[in-house]
Amino acid sequence: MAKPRSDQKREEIFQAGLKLFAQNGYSKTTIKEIAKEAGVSFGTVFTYFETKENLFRACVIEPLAYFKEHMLEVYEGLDNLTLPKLKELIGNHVDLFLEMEQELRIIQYVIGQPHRFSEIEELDQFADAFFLFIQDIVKIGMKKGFLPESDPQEVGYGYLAYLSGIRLIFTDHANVQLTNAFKNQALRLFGIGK
Amino acid sequence: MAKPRSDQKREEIFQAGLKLFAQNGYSKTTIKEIAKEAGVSFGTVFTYFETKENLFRACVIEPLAYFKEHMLEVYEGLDNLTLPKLKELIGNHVDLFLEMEQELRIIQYVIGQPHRFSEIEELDQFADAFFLFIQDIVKIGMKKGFLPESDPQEVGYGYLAYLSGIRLIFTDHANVQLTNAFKNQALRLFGIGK
Amino acid sequence: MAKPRSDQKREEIFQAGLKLFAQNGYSKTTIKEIAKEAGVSFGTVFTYFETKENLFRACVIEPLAYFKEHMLEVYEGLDNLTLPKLKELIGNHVDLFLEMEQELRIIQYVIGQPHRFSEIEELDQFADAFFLFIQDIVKIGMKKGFLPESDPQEVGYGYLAYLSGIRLIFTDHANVQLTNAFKNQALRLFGIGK
Amino acid sequence: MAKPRSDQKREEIFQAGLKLFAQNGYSKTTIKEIAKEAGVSFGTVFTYFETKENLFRACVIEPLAYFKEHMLEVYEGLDNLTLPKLKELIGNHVDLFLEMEQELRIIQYVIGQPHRFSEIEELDQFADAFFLFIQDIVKIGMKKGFLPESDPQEVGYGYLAYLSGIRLIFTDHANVQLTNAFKNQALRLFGIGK
DNA sequence: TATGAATGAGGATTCATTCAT
DNA sequence: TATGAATGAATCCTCATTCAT
Repeated sequence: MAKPRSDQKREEIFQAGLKLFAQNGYSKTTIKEIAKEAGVSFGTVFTYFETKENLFRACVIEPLAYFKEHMLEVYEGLDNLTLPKLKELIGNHVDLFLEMEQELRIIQYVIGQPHRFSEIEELDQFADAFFLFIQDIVKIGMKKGFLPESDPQEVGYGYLAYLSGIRLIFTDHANVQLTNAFKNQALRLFGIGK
Repeated sequence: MAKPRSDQKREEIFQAGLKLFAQNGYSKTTIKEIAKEAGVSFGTVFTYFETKENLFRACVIEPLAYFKEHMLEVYEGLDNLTLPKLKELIGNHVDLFLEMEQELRIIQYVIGQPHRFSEIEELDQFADAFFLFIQDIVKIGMKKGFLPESDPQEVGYGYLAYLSGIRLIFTDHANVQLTNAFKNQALRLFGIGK
Repeated sequence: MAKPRSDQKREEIFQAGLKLFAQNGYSKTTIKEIAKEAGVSFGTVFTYFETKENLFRACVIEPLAYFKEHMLEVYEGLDNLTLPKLKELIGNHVDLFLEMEQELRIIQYVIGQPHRFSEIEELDQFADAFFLFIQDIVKIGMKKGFLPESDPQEVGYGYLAYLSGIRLIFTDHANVQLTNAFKNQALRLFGIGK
Repeated sequence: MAKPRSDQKREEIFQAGLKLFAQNGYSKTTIKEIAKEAGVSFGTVFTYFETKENLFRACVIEPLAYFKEHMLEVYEGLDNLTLPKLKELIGNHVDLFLEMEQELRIIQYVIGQPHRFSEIEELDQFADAFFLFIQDIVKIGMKKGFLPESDPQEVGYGYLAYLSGIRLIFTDHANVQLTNAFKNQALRLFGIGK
């Protein structure tokens, strides 16, 4: 059986797609390049992904699952939220957005061309869920008194935009100083200082 | 909007390119489509823009000039900045980002693929200039006392990311409520409330 | 205007398609070969025929129109049919089948793979019409007394099969002797001798 | 039907090839489809037939052997031919042509593209032999007086064309009525009625 | 012997660009 | 200057064949 090798090859092709789609966009990326980057032959790409579009789709959808899991995660439930936990959560969000460079670049590519990619629907669903999640946090924070008076919707919109933007702007890999800057500014969107 | 232009055909082709490049990206947009959208014949596009790439370049660079002008603009100079004027400036920034949908979509397309487009340099220069501009504002605001203690760099980074993000996230045309939300959250990044 | 040239080019491509599809079948014929045979460049084929399939379709359908016209033609109407006129008609049929070598070869290719080509419907319609036409002739011939007692349906089936077969069997260009042989045998299917 | 064959897998692959080549032609038929139809794995096809072309060749040549045997067969020798025996022979011919649908479809595919398949030579040899066989029959029939004055060559050509045509025209399975029609018309080519 | 993953040559099609009118 | 036919490079995808298991 050649199956154990298969899974590895699929992953290599997937990673190559992730890298090149992120770097050059969908149309400019060729299967030939992906094959070369993955260290496989041209035809092998089609063994694992029926079409170029399917590979791209996978590069959008599969990271999204990981993303969902980590963005909406609060230890011990929302009801036990405290200010330190919120700060940690925000820190994790910023880290995640700065880490997942390629995946987010592809997602932005899709968002930027909503007419063109049907995957946009899954992205919208995620954005909606995240938006509600943030609103809940703001409400709880206000109720518990560790967040100032705020409009939960406004914070939700603003925070989502902000996170999206930090990945957009900086093309080089993030450094510690920058990361801290982003975390501090994120806190301000919730009305809290350092 | 951009430059005053005697030749109307050039402008129509330019606008068609702006629209379609924003909608579908560089590679997916064809000259034929642009010609159709502009209401000119196929070959005429090449009369006004030597190559497809040149047209795209124009769609990136020309709006940037307008953009620079309006983003870095403070009436009566930075030294006379006051809190109301800052609020107005921030309001203008948000409005501008929400208005210039197509232009910013193209710019984001370029930013998202820095290896691919040399225009990125001009964009970087603009980002740098804007970044410094915001830092200066923060410094003056703190000195004059209408801004709280802040790290000017952090505010600069955060604000730029934030503005970029608000254009990225919302694909439909902005409404008043959303606009206000974005403006209010922008103030928070400067450490000031409503 | 380049239109006058256009029509000629289209015809050249069409003829090249006719020849090569007839010679090698649909799949084995490449656009490259057609272009070469037509003396045009590769891309020009697509200027005149959107796809390879469209070109093939044209090679099936367009000759069929000519074919219909000449196969179902009786001067002065069926009611005035006489034995000499019938003999002439049969002679014309045989001539037509022997002349239209390429066109019929393509039609046979389609008939041989009815699941594959939707054009088969038009062919079936023609076959039906021709079948009825022959039956009418037999009925009139019997009524007028210049044809012996026959089953019109049987003659129709047999004659249609026969005509189809004479094109199938002989790959080289027909000679006079062969042509006469086929005409004489065709008469026998109607129950009449030389 | 063809040869007795010890290896059942070979036979299944062969039959699958026969069916699919007949249905879709050479190029459109894939090894994968043949494997699926035969119920074997992809690679197994190559165990029994070195190449796709070899399998196709087998699908042309092997039925031809059976065909030869049954088409040229006269019980008790040509010298003892009588009218009833001739009628029986013609009936057998028609039956055989109507029965061997797939095999004949492939053969017609080859005949239709003589430049493309070298197997055409074997087919030509068979056609020549059959042609002579029919001529001999006509000569004997005339000598013995049960056939009218005819040109043996003409009958040979016509009869061969006719048989070929009956297979070509009717795509659905033959019924009794149609079969009888074809047999009756075949007799007419020999100058004899029902 | 049976399998099916890997390979890459070959083909249809797209589309930027050229250029004759 | 405006047009759109002509060109062919570039790309996705198919599929026969090979070969390791």
